[in-house]
Amino acid sequence: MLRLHDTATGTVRPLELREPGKVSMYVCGPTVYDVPHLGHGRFVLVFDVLRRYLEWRGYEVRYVSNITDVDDKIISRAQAEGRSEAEVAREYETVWNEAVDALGVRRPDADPHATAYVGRMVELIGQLVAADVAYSTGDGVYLGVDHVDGYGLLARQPLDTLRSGARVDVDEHKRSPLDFALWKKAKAGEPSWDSPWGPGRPGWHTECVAMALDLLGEGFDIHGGGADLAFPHHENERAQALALGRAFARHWVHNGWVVVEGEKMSKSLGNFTSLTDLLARVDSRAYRLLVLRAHYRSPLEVTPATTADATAALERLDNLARRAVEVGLADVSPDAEALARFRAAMDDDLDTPAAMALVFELNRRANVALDAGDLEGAAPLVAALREVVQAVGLALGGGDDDLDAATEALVTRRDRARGGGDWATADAARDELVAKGWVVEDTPTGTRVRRH
RNA sequence: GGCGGCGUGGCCGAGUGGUUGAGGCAAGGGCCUGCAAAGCCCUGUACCCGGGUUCGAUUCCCGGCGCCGCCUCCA
Repeated sequence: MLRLHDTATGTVRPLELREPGKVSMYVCGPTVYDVPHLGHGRFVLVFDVLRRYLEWRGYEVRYVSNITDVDDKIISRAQAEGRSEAEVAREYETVWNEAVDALGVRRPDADPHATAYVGRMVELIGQLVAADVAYSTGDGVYLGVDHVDGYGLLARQPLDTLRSGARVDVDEHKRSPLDFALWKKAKAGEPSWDSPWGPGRPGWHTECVAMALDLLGEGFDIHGGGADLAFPHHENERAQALALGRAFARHWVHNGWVVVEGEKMSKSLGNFTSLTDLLARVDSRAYRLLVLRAHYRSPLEVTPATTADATAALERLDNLARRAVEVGLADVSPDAEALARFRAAMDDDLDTPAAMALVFELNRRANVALDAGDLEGAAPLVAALREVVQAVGLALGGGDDDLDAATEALVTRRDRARGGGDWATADAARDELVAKGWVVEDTPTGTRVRRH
């Protein structure tokens, strides 16, 4: 039985599915107004891992993640840069997809765009107005949270203790500071759509409701996102569905921050690294491994030191994978006990740190077996290791790097010299290879070089 | 002000009412190697502070201190 933390109850509880064997997940995607940073990278990895693990576990998963392509920040960027909102959104959506692809994150089964859902949102807002839980003002349509029983569940705090204006100025148009915009009436020069309340655009909290109910249906299984989305964003989604009498997410899953020197990575603090920059200098698999080594709800330090650490750890795994190929390790069924331990760890609220500890234990044991020439002993361990890392989306190296002619020549020179016991020439060739950035290893079949 | 979380070896990061603190990185010693690399073995007197509960607390409770996050559109 898979157990997951549920923000709505604040506990780890069994995942109770709407339909046996099938999991429907909705994960809040990006607002495409700027480049993604490491925090975005973490959340896509966390939910990619959850998705892959569920599939490994035999569930049929439907994964939906939206693209918010109309929003205040997109508008202000477009105005500042003198181009259209659509152009800005398109540009950053492309950047987003490239970065996520580079991370080895699978694309969602559906990636609905806000602009394509305006009609459905207008319809939904109309129902809320008709139900008398929403009201129209001079600048928009708002949902009155007083009309929603149990509002504040995901805030995990009594409503009357929420401090209005703690972070954002209170809007004087609203009846209650907690009310939120369903529809924003257009100001001059802003993109807009027609509605019964005049031209405007939808508020952020409505798109996910319309999309999730449309693509996954009522009472879908998992709704996920970064921890800061729990309140108010997810709460406000929930409120809309509730007000319409429609069942919403059964399970709320939120991941922890990427932090830098203990502080949340964010644009406002200016302490962020873009995903693209990270991937230019760090193996994307190392970032995945770094994310996997911490529990998904814990804060995670991402610094040059921790990414280098993960890179070195990953190299250990790649080395074994390469070694297994070299010795022609048989493709056998994976060690059953190892798989059982993996499953037990992951079933316990996605305990990827324990799973990674297991991976490194298998790595060591397989190396020990190979050192002893015990191929039969190593094979099931390597098979289990491969299956486990694959289940969390980590591909291991194992192939050879392509060598250019000059490198080939140095390798040949070293092998000849070693064959003749000419250590000085052999060492000189090695020094040259190392200087060119190769790791040089002697094997029974001769010199092998590889990149770090 | 309210609510929530955290404080573990040089670093990252798990975990537990009790003889031996996951795992990784880094560091030191060793084996292997022509020398290396890779791999393996060994090496770490940790749990913010003060009370309390307990035979026994890093782990539970209370109180501090420090840090972090959320409190209306931030992953």
